[in-house]
Amino acid sequence: MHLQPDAIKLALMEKNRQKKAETAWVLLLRSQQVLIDIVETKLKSAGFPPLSWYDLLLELDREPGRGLRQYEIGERVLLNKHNLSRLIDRLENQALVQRVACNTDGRGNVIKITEKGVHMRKAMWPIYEQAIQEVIANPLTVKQIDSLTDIMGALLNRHIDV
Amino acid sequence: MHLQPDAIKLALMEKNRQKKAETAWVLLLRSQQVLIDIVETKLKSAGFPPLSWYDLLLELDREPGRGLRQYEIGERVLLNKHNLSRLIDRLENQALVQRVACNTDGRGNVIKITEKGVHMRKAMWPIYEQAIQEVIANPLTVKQIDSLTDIMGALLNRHIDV
DNA sequence: TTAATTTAGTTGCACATGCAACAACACAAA
DNA sequence: TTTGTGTTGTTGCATGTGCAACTAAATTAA
Repeated sequence: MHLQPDAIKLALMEKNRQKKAETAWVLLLRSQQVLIDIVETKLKSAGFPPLSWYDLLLELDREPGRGLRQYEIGERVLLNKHNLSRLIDRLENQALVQRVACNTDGRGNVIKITEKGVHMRKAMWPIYEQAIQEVIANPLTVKQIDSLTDIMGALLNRHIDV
Repeated sequence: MHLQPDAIKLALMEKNRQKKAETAWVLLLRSQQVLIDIVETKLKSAGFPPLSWYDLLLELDREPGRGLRQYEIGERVLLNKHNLSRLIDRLENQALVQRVACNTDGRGNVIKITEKGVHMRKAMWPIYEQAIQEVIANPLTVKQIDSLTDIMGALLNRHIDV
């Protein structure tokens, strides 16, 4: 079997591309572990609950009076219903959110953020904001930050079908 | 209080930089969830153990006869000792690794990969490789891949003190 | 209408993870 | 030597997460 020079060249380029992708993947894995861990640690040592709680509170805070159905939250927070159900349990135990029976669908309930929940989110934000500054804003140039956004967008678009 | 124009401009730039960092952070968080989930799912549906097992096997496979102390593995895999201890339990239960008493340090043991472990890693690789291709190599240009590597390196260097 | 199917959410069980306490050893100082 | 201190690794307990089975209500079809 005899490959044309162009075909050989192309094959080599593809192999090289894959090699580079593997390097990038390993670094991506590691940095995600490290950065998330840093942020979680900062929240915890300030006496706050974990990131997942903030995520949930933020989504609810964006829908002032209305609240959100559980499945709506699930779509935004990328959490499957089993875990979401129990995450809400925890927040409800702390009176940060409230389950209200849904009057248009007898199966479900509407989740609403409480006053306490609003305060909690507000209180967490400065710590969270500072953590983001430390892990993203400080180590990177503006150009790199923009580039990171682009790349993550490209990675996500491929796999999120809305 | 009167700010000089340059000072104002600088403050605005910094605020903008932070805003961009926050956007990038959210996307990074999401992509972590989505991409890892895709890779894990691919491994699982091919009947293989999770990524963390692969990581461990890979590190051990790189030290042919010698094996590694647990704390050495911990440094490379970014896993705290508690969890590492139990991860090794699981792999040992499957006869993929083996704990051998360390003859230079009575406290510890040396972890060695078994033949079965070597085979397992080899068997997992094609699936893993293909998954990386799908989540990184395919959606990105070579330029983007290089850029991703750079950025992740910059993020990590900041926080890993070796 | 009744019956079959889908969807929303919860629960039981198994497993994974973080934290703190612990046992066993190494190392250094007195 | 003994004593104290740090290191390596394990274990108990509480919490978090994935999977499958389940309830109950909505939806569709007959």
